[in-house]
Amino acid sequence: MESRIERLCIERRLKMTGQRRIIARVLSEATDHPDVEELYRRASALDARISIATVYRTVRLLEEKGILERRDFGGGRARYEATAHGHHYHLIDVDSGRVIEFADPDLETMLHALASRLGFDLVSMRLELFGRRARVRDERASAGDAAPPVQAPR
Amino acid sequence: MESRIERLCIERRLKMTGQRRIIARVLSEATDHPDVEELYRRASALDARISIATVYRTVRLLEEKGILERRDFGGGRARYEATAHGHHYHLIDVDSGRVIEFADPDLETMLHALASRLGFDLVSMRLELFGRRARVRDERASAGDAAPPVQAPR
DNA sequence: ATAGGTGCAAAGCATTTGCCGCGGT
DNA sequence: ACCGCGGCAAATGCTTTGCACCTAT
Repeated sequence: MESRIERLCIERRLKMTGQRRIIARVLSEATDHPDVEELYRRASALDARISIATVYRTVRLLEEKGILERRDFGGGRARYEATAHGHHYHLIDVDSGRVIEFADPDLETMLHALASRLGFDLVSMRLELFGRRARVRDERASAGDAAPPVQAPR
Repeated sequence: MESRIERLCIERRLKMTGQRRIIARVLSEATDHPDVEELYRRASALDARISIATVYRTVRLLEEKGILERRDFGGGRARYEATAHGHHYHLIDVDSGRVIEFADPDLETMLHALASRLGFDLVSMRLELFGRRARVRDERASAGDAAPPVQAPR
């Protein structure tokens, strides 16, 4: 009954209002990386008396509390996902906008080594790969991550 | 007399106005990663009759032409640098805001391999490391392959 | 009871754009 | 001469905030 994220909120003693409960549920059920407007849409479908300002405020709060992570895949809007247990990275399909998650311990190691070679302790990083499906056999991308195609940085 | 970037503009047959010449010069002389406001400040110092809208338009044009690259180091404003010959990445010192550039062919290789393992051709990527100066014990005096052009804190 | 949350609309920021006179080529 | 450019201010698009009311604890 209680969503995973609601539980996390309670642990951190956040006041659980109706709106937050809804938003927590939407977030808990998301398997993609929705932006605020999309979260607002989904939350509104469950309970119409939520304003987008509240979504912004909630998402910000949860990020500060470490429950959510903000992503920037280009396109000017922040996108969110629940903090995962393992580190992972994102590859964005530039044609479909779809986001593929992947982990790679070797990469992790390499980046830490790299930073330390430069005289730094790695605090955090931002890594996004932009790719195009390698020629396989015509395969239509069906809206995995409801997002328009993305323009990759040069 | 003619700045490096002005030359590139001429090669691409861009109309060289007084404003563009100034902006091209500012960009040619920059060794850091200025944002638009900073570019505007520097350009204004050379010639006061430049508007910030022109800086935005020019920077955008030059990016489309492949002469400039847009970066996002967080903080909400885009930052720019002249397109370099070799690929390089950025490490941001979280305490000072300083940006350290570095190259790493192994990393390059690894990322391409990674994408292709996922079934994608790597089109581009975004990678920024955020680090804190390490408390050193075994100082391998001034990091091996790093190019240390640096920029002022925000 | 009361600290903090919410809705609404207005404000903020970085960036873009419409209009129109001006300046390269 | 022509087409594109630059200045200005207004418009955008995402996000934050001030204010007055409301609600979990």
